[in-house]
Amino acid sequence: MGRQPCCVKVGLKRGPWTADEDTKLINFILTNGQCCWRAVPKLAGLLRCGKSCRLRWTNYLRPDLKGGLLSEHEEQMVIDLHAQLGNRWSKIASHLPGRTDNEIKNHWNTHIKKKLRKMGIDPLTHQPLSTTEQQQQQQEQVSKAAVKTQVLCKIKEPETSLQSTITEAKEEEKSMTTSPLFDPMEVMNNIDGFCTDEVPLIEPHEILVPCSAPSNSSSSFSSCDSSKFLEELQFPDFGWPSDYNNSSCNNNNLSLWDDDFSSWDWLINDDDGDKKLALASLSSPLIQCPRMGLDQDYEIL
DNA sequence: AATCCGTGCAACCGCCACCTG
DNA sequence: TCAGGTGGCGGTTGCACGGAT
Repeated sequence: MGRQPCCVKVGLKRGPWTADEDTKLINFILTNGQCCWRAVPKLAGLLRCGKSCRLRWTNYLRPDLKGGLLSEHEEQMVIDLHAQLGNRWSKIASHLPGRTDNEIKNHWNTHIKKKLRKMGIDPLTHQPLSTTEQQQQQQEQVSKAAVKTQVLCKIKEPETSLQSTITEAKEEEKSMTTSPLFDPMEVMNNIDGFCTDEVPLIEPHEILVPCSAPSNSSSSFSSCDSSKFLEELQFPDFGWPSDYNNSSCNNNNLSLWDDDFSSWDWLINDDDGDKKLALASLSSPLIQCPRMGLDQDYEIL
């Protein structure tokens, strides 16, 4: 007897998510938390399978996602981790806060692979591409020792510089992973010179303003208009990541850390890319945002 | 202006591991 | 121990978009 599919597919919607569906899912998750994905669509009033809901949430709607392109440092981490772990994208993603396995996988396939090939590195083996050619040459031209020596000399150079780069990244990674507790803020401090010491205090009104429900909650924003919808939904000033359905945009205005809704912290970047941080805790009252489905308030730390 | 083509990414599919009864 | 259910993971696909012709 074959396994039952994860969902009854008849009558279920597929394809791109609409803003309306996103709203339902967000509200449901924020209200009820993540549990039993199979039941989520039914309870949230969605004609989707649970798997689809989980993917949409983890890859796109989760507020702690960074969005935008991977930084140089993140790319290097991905390359290094891929060298160690292979295509275990979820493991790789676990080392990069705010990034999803899908995001990293896509970035690897579309950017990093090409980049490495351009650099003469085999993305699969992380060895110089010319090494393979060299081996073939060695097999085919055993007798041409003199020529081979010349080839080896040419190949050795890039390999050395590459390996030193990888070694540096590995050292960096080691120092991060060997710390007893993985601290996302520590990572952020290491990324692009970002330092929490530079974080200005932000007044509550600068982060969140009292939210009112969108005038037309049933209005159906297209997938591409989701950012507008979310701006209206919660964050008139800062909004969700402005690339909320447009990953080519790098202006990340807001992201959250920690899947635990009871302790989410807000991380805010400004438009010029300089990371500025403001942390808010859900634990003490200052600002309300009922549209988030959280009747809790925020305090600027 | 129309068409073609390459690229990037969201979403889907199928498999696997783990859990539970 | 085993079968079924569920969540998670990695590979793949299909579509939207932008640039080239």
